[in-house]
Amino acid sequence: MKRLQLEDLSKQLGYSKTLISMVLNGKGNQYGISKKTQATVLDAVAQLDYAPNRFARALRTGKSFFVGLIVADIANPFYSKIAKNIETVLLTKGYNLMVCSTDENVEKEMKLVDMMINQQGVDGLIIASSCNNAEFYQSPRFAKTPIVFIDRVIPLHKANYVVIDNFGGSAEVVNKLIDEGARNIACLSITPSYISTIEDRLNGYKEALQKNNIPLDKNLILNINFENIYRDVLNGLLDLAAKKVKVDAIYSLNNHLATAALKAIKENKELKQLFDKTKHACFDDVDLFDLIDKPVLSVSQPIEMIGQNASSLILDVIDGKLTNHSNIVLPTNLIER
Amino acid sequence: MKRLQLEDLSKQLGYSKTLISMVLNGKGNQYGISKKTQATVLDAVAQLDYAPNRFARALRTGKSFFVGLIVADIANPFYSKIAKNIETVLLTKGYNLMVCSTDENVEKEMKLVDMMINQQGVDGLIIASSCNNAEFYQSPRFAKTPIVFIDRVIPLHKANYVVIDNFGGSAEVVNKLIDEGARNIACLSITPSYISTIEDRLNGYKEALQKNNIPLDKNLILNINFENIYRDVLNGLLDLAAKKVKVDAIYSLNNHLATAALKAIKENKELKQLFDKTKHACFDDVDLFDLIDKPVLSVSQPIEMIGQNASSLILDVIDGKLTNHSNIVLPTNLIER
DNA sequence: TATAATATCTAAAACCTTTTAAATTTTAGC
DNA sequence: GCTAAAATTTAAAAGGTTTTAGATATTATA
Repeated sequence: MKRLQLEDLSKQLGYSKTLISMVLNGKGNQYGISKKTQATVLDAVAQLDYAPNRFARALRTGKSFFVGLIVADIANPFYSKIAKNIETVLLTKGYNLMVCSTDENVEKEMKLVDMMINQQGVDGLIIASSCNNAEFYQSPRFAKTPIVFIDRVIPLHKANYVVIDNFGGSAEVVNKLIDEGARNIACLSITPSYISTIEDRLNGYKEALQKNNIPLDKNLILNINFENIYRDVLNGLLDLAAKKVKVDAIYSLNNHLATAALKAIKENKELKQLFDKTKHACFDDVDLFDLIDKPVLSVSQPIEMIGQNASSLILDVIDGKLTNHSNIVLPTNLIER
Repeated sequence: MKRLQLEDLSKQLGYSKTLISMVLNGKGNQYGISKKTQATVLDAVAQLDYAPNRFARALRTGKSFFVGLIVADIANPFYSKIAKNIETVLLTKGYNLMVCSTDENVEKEMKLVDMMINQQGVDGLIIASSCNNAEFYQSPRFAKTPIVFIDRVIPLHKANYVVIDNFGGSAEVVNKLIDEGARNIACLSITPSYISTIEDRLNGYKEALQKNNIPLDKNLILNINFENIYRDVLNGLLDLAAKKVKVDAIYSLNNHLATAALKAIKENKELKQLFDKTKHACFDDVDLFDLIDKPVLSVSQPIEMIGQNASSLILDVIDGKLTNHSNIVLPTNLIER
């Protein structure tokens, strides 16, 4: 059974391919096709389940109706939730989503961007970039394709962003810890730390300390390598214990760090004894915090809104509805337990 | 800066578009292009970063190099992990992944399948179907496009499957509970239960009881609506409590049910008192089980392998390497804590 | 050296739309 | 009833690749 095409419709209906195409694309009035003819065509086509060839159309119009999404890891729930929301918005507008993961590998990111824009012809790209230099994105090769950066900021002024207030949210949660009496707040950070979210959260931490006249103790900041989170967190905490550094709260800059810390403290006897009463705070809120015995103070991110805003924004840019670059900063929400 | 195309290369190199196209597609030898010419072309093109127009190529060849993935919810970590693995395999073969979620809505699923195959022209489709009737997939409209069903079986004999052994894994975990002395095992199931995974797990539960000569007590099977899991689980457990049904283990047929049960028992005083010593088992293993105080007996699914097998399989089918349908059943793994 | 066979290479068609420019039909004006 | 203007409709081009069928150049044969 061969696929139906315009030619077949034309023969069956007795109208030219041109006319049928115009009507199907909703341009009947614009081109002065009589109402009666339009109705005839639409009625007939409705019964034949004709669908235009996407590639022929894309070739002719230069529009693919694809939007690309590039993130560090689509298996990370944070990003997969964003993907879900993007997908939902796109689908209502007839667009489809093409997904790729970079594994935090900058080389791979650049390859993927190049592939999506120059080979696969997406109409727009949404990306949580792991890139620390902006030059790449300023290449004239990418100038024509709309890009929206999400989650992470890169040092590029003229760009569209949808991010959350990492600095503010972080300062807020640390302030809260201090209000509750904590003064020696260990901070679990992550490398590579040039990723803007982590950098901003760390700065928020420092800001809150300063505001409360608490001197910054560098011993309290642990830099965890993202490839060996559990091992590094365990060792880091054991190290603090060995140095007899006083700690009355542990603030993790993301959920992976927090779960690693909780697990380490649960499984290691020495840590369990030492940090049993220690408060926990985490930037990012995950379901499991409701299920464990320790109350975790957390910062919840408006994940859904990132996806919704990013997809609406990219569609607006694609449709040329935006003249200036748009920078959206979403607020976080403190969750007490 | 206009995009480079075959015409430009032809002018610059002094060879025809035909020849260049042949060489770039690795068909130089096949068409008897001299080694020397091939080298010249490849060298020159390497410096010009030419990339063929995907749509022109797809239009001409009928191959899109897209594979579609349809799941209930891409934000569900189970499916997003599968997606990640599929994506990785596809990328090495020059394919891209197009993702859509059905939200367990059969209507939506059918629309998406139709869209992907008839409009968007994917070369193959991987799908975790929520569909309970096979007729739809037997439509001749889909006959040309390779389909691989994952996770869930639909009543369709001639089809490619990559699933896990839900029946066996379920029987195994229930057997283990019984070995440990449990006899009154509550089973948290989910509706719609026509989804094959749930059905098979429930049958595994029944099988294990029968094998151990434990009569099936229908009071112990709670059917939870998937749209209100927490509320239904809470009420279900309270109901058991009210009826004074004896329960010495709670077996959840998926991770959502298990977390809901754990949360309900943690937050509700009556349940907490009653089910404090109750054992927990769950089909599906999630990280949080390592972080809570109760030891959960769980069945881990080889999620990565589902993605890897499904993507390798779909590529084989696309390439015509397979003559028969392939049915892959992956084993589960019991995790004790 | 002329012809046949072989090795290289290329022009043109095909894939299926959308859009431009032009043709045809209808209506209006005298 | 004839011409001009307006209302509909259509033929043909364009988009950029791959592939078929054929052309040209080269080598071998007589």
